Amino acid sequence: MDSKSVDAGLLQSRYRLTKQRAAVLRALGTGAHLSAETILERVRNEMPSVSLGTIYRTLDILEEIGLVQIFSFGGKAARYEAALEKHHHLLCSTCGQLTDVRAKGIDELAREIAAHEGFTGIDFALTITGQCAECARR
Amino acid sequence: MDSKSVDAGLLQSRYRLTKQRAAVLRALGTGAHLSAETILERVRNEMPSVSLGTIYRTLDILEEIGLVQIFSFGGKAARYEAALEKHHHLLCSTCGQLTDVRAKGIDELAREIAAHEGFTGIDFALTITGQCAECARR
DNA sequence: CTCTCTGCAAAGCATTTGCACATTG
DNA sequence: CAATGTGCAAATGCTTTGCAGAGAG
Repeated sequence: MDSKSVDAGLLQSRYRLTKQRAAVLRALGTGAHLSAETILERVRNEMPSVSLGTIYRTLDILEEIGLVQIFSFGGKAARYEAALEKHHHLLCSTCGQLTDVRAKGIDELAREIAAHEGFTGIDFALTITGQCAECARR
Repeated sequence: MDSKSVDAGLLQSRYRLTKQRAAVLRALGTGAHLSAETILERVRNEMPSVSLGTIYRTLDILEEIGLVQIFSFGGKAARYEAALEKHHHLLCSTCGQLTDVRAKGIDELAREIAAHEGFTGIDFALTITGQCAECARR
C-alpha cells in the first residue's frame, strides 16, 4: 500500500486529510508497533509543534477507519501499527520484542467460533506471549 | 476447584494466605470478568476496610502464582478472572459483554506457530471482538 | 521479634478533553 | 465562511507506591 492509497482512506471518510494526519500515517509506515510517544517524536521531526493530544485523536480516527490497529497489552502504553495485512503477534515476555506472524488457520477458526455464538462483524488479533529463542538461550 | 485447593495455591507460594487474599479469591469465584472496583465492592461486603491498593496488590500476586488471568482490552479498566480452565473470549463491542469459549484447535495452532519461531513457554488468550447476537438484532 | 501485609493518601502515567484559535474544503 | 481540526494545558481514570502501623509465623 503506497502513501497515496493510505491517504485515500482518509479522504473517503468523513474526516479531513490534514498535514498532521498524513504525517502520522507516514510515521506508522516507517515501522510497526509504535507507542504514541514514539509517533509523536517522529511526527515532530517534520512538524515540531504537533501535540500528543493530536496524535491520540488521529490514532482514534485512523483506527475507526480501519487504517490502524491498536494493541494494548496488560502493561503500559498501547502500541499502534498500520493495518496492512492481517497478522498476529508473538510477544517476548523477557525482552519485550514483538514479532509478526501470519496464520490464516487461526482466522478461520475464530470465524467459526464467533459464528457459532452468533457473533457478527468480528475482528481480533492474537498475541502469544512467551520467550523468544534469543532470550531462552541465556 | 474448591476454595480449599485455591487457597492451597497461595499457601504453597512464598506469599501468606491472609484474610484479604482469601476474600479476593472468594470474590473471583462468584463471577468472572470482574473489574478491580467490583472486586473491591464484593470484598468490602465482608471486610469493609479493605483498600483498592490491596486489591491490586493481591491480584498481582494471584496472577504471578497463576490463579488469576488478567485481561486488558484497549478500553479502560482491566478485567480479572479466576484462572480455572483455559479458554478464550468473545467481546461484544456494542454492549461490552464478555463470553467465554473453549477452542483447543486454537491452542494447538498457537503452539505450532510459536514453536516455528523458536518461542518457548508460551501462553496466550484470544479475544474476538464483534457484535453479539442480541446487539445485532437491534 | 522479625518479616510481610495492609490502609491510606499521594504519586504516576497513559489517555482524554475543554477551549480559543487556525485550517480546511 | 462554516465546519472541522489543532495546540495547549488541565482533567481523568486506572494502577502503583511510600510509609507507618497491624498481623502472621
